Amino acid sequence: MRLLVVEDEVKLASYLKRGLEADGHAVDIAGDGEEGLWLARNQSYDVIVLDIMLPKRNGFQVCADLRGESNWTPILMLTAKDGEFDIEEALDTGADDYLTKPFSFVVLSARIRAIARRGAPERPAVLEVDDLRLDPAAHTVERGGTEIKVTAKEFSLLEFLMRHSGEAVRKTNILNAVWDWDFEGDSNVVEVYIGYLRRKIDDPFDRASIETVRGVGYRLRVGR
Amino acid sequence: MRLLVVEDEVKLASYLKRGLEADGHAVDIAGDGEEGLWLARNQSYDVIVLDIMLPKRNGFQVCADLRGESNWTPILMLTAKDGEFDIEEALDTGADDYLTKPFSFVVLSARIRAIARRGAPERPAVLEVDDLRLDPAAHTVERGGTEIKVTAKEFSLLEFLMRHSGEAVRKTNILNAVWDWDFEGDSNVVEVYIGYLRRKIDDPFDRASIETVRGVGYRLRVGR
DNA sequence: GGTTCCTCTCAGCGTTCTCTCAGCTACGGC
DNA sequence: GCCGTAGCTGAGAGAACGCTGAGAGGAACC
Repeated sequence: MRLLVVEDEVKLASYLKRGLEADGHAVDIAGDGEEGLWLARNQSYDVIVLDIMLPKRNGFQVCADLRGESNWTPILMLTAKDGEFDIEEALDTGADDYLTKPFSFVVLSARIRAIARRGAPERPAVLEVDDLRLDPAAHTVERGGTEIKVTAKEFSLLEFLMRHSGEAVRKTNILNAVWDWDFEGDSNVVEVYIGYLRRKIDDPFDRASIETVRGVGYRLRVGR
Repeated sequence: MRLLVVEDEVKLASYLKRGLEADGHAVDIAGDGEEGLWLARNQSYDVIVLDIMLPKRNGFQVCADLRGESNWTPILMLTAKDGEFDIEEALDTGADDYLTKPFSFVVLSARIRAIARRGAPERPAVLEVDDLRLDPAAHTVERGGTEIKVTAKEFSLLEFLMRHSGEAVRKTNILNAVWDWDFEGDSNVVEVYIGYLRRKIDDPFDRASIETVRGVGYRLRVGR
């Protein structure tokens, strides 16, 4: 998909660009509201990710302008945690969804997919690896038909592994994708959560399971 | 690809230039941050390899400057092991990936290929020599369909041999490519690891195997 | 306000890997 | 056939790596 990210914080902009491109999207970045508005008017995007706090012209104004010009490109707004702005206001000015900073990449990616799908009402593809099924819409995981209860973090982690099944993924990549973008811890937390997931999804048969790739990270092995 | 390497340590810079050119890339070297910034602004590169500790302008500043100017050329940062600097900081300022010194050439080369591929998310090509298969993405090795478990070092060594299959490669070249660039041991490690690999991948049939070229090094012979 | 659940940190432990060393083997020149 | 050197290998030390249990702090829910 073609995405426009309007974000003035260079660190975050670059993080988003990197991740979204790795997901296979074409990403343009605008550093302020006017540049964002100009690009949105002159290019065609599938989704616009729009920060609220922006130089020159804030997110609400950009959003309102576009909707006033009958530009209905889906817009995902980014709001700060200690929301000086009302979240409802984002939706009222015509945004399709919002996300509170800080957020993790897996969550952002899911939201973008979700609002891009609006109007085309199929549910998001269920991820299947072997007899493991993860339904992003229902937020459920099952193995061989029986549901497995997982927490939010475990769910994101498993979703990431399933989207990269068969590949060895580095722990730092997992950290960058699943944890908040400004997460400041060491990667031991990944090991801990891999441990939790294993206890929940591993089974004694030769099915898909999480393998350790020493010195690299982990791989969701496809069983047979 | 066109690569820019910003590195003030002359030994390392020349090592990188030599190796990357042997890989078929065009390499420019900058000795300090300002020169690096100037080249990055005035030339077009596929990837920038950027040391953090630099005279005049450090890697973080160079990276932040470029991102601030909407220059999104993929950047691979080099950080020192005893990280005075936070590694996450490298990614936060807009770097696409980082590598901790000392590193081996095979790893650097793989990372450069990986970040240059962003946006085109296909997996890197599987290497095949005879019935030996090495999958860089999955980090797996198999011979005739059955998986062979190898350690990280063995994997790097085999990858190097397979990328040069049929050629006689010198032990010192192997040492330079697979071991850390400032490795200070004798080349007996290479012999030891060749031994480990042979025990794992050799088979009794007339298939690809590692031959000793006396006085030179080794050759991965292509069987029939 | 209390309880439960979730997330994350930390430290200790066991495993696995890497590398060195020393003695052995075998190749190739004479 | 002998000898010197290059290469091979088994043993073992030390380090790196990954896993886990315990528990603190917070958020969510009643």
